[in-house]
Amino acid sequence: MPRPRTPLLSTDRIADAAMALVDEGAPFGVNAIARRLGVTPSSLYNHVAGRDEIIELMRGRLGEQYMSESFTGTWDEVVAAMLRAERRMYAEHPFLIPLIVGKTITDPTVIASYDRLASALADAGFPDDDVLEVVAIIDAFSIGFGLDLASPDEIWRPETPTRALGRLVEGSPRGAARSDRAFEAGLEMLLDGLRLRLARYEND
Amino acid sequence: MPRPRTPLLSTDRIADAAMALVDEGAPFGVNAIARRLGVTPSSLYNHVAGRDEIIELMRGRLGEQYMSESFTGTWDEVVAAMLRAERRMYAEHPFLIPLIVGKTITDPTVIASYDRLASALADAGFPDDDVLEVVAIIDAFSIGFGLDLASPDEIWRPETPTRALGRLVEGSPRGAARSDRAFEAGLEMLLDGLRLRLARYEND
DNA sequence: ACCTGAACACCGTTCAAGT
DNA sequence: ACCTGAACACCGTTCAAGT
Repeated sequence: MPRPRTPLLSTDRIADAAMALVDEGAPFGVNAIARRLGVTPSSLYNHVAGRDEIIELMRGRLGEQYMSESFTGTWDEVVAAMLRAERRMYAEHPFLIPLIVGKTITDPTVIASYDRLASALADAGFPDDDVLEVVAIIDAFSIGFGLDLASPDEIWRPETPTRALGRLVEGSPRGAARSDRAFEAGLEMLLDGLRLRLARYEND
Repeated sequence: MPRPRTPLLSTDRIADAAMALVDEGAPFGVNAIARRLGVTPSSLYNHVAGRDEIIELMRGRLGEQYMSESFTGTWDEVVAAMLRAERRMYAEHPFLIPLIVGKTITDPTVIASYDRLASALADAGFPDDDVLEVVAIIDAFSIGFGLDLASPDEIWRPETPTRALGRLVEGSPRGAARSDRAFEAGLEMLLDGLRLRLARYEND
């Protein structure tokens, strides 16, 4: 069945299938995507350059879904709103996180949201030389807590006795509940720290 | 050359080759390790259970190298020292980070260091119910900044004009230098936040 | 006990051939 | 323009055979 009149594939349909795979936690790959679409792996290469482009496609799609609002208010409200939006994104699509870490960001929507973050910080009074450092801090924060969501239910498996860890692991809430509390607590610390930092600039 | 009198392999030699591969930033895998050791991939399975065990072997080895000291002092000094040690570990072996994220920790040395962290926090007065939440925050922090080290030199590649991001990316220090400054700034925020949190408990 | 070599079920990607 | 099928160079893992 070569060359059907109406195309079987499109970047959109490929992104759909990829997201479905990722959201199921199924092994991600171009072969699996092709299977799901009832198509040969090589067919995909008529629409995308390869595996990495499919991943970037997903990043872009989620960027549009979660990061497209305007995020108005004071700079710290903007930071908080963006981080919470990103957090929701990661929480609802945790298996995407390991796929995107360490990959250069090119998607325009996602670039735009980093641009708004950088602009908000610059406008707030963070000096140019420091803005990217602060963005890096915010990003490390976000990725770190994102990976906490993607991590297995069992983070530690002590095979030797421990003084405190084993006991605490028993009696503690697991998974999303604990991670959410940690995120909110961490967010508060981060914002406090950033406000303090900004105040120091103004006293110089 | 089957069954040599003196074994060609051992878990140690396998871990050595694996670390060498990782430190070069070369693609990591059992095939590559076997090639480097001048041996057949299947030979490795006489000594390790598979790829994941090799990764855990590396985690353990680095744990012994970087996390084995006693880390004495006040609780916040302990936290700072452990985070800086972990930071050095990640900085000197950045390509390991993507391999270990999201994998359950079983290595006794690494478990022990988390145990000491949890104990230090509990002894300092963090209530049992909150200790693991704080550990999660510290871990998110550490992993987040670790991945910052592992990330490509070019984090963003804007293909459309930006208001601030493009300009800042031009004039900003890249790589380890910026990441180190961000780490230290973030560490300060984290410790301030934790101290504040502890103080709040004591006022209740 | 420890290594080889063949085999298996996968990957991602390229490319000629078909309409 | 868009899909197939064969091919390529890889993976990780298993297992019988050899000493």
